[in-house]
Amino acid sequence: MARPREFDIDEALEGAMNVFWTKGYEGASLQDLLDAMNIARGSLYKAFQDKRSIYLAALDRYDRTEIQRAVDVLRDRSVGDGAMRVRLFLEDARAAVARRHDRRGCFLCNAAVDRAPMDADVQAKVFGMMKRMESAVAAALAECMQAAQWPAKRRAQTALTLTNAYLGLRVLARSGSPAKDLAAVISATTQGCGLDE
Amino acid sequence: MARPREFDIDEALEGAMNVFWTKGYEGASLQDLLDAMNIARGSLYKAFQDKRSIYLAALDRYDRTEIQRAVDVLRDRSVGDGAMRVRLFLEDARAAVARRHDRRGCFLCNAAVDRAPMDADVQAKVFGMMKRMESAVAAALAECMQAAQWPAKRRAQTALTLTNAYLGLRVLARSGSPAKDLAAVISATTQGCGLDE
DNA sequence: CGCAATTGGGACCATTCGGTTCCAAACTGG
DNA sequence: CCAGTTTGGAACCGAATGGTCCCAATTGCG
Repeated sequence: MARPREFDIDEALEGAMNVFWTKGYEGASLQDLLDAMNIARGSLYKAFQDKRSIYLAALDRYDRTEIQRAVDVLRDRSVGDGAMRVRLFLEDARAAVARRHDRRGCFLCNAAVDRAPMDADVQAKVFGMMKRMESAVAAALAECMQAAQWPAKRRAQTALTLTNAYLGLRVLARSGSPAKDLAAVISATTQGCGLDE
Repeated sequence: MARPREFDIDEALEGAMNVFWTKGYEGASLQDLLDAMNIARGSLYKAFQDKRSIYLAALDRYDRTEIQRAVDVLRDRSVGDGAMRVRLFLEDARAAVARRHDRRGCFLCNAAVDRAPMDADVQAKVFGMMKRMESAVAAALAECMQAAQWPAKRRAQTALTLTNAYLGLRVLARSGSPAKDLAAVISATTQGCGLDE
């Protein structure tokens, strides 16, 4: 019917996600977003409503891409047994730091700290993602040499502990802890959970 | 020599700390700070230099008060054995939520996420506080029925795991997790670390 | 081809931001 | 009691904020 959009909306969203991921909500100015999205003010406010809804869309995108990747690893039997998959899941936080000094941390975790307290929609999305991760960890534990024979309750508790540890790791990463410190936390955590024997 | 200050500087700092604690750095406007500190713009810029240095001073105050309190509990033999003190240390995160729906989380942890990545001074303070907490946890473990006889390395690892779990807990609290979820994480963590037998 | 629609982008908006300046009022030391 | 200094507070600052509007350019449809 009319002139088609010139930019890829998901590509633009990826740019926005990276800005929010790095700078947080308040720290990201409209100008920052426009630069990263490579579009003009007018186009932005036609494709989205306002800054907040871009943020929400960026969170959704993070869910669809990054969180989904983590969940996939945790559920992928071809990767190894459950313990291996959990280790890999945590390892990802360390690898991001080691690879490229990536100090963005986890967007989910950042959002939990800087927006969830004052935005119910953000909180709901954050909860959803956390629950999804926790379920995936639990699923991995159920397919793990050591944990498979534990009572269900202990597995559930361990899934909770591991998900919680993941959050802590991402906070450490964002605050600038070196990769080796993260490695220490990871091995301490998996050993503590009895996943290394 | 001259007219004395009319406001208590530490009292004002307490107000500023609460604002930053709740809203984060970028989320706290000068006006928010002035309201909470009950002083005028001019007075503020005479007592401090700028917004950033108020934030740094607020972080220091958090260290001197809240962190110190946590460290004191962890080191206070009259509270109970090490395991008990660690449990109380984690329990504090849950209690804050249960008591008054306090969703501020931990200022240290918030700062780690929202300022440490872009401010080296904040990062240094954050690291310092984390290390202090970790040492205190380690000290508690050394005076704990179960952990005292562990090899030193395992105790160090456990201290790391517990400090990391604390960060995760505070993220959960700030994101709005109910107190009972926090309780589940706490008991799962202490049990996982072998502190409950 | 030409109409209708929708784009991208610049101009523009009020508001708020962090920060400075100025000055009468208030206090202290001599 | 007065000289000298520092206060608190209002007025003011330019810059940047998030958001709107308008219009030429571009496209699909009839």
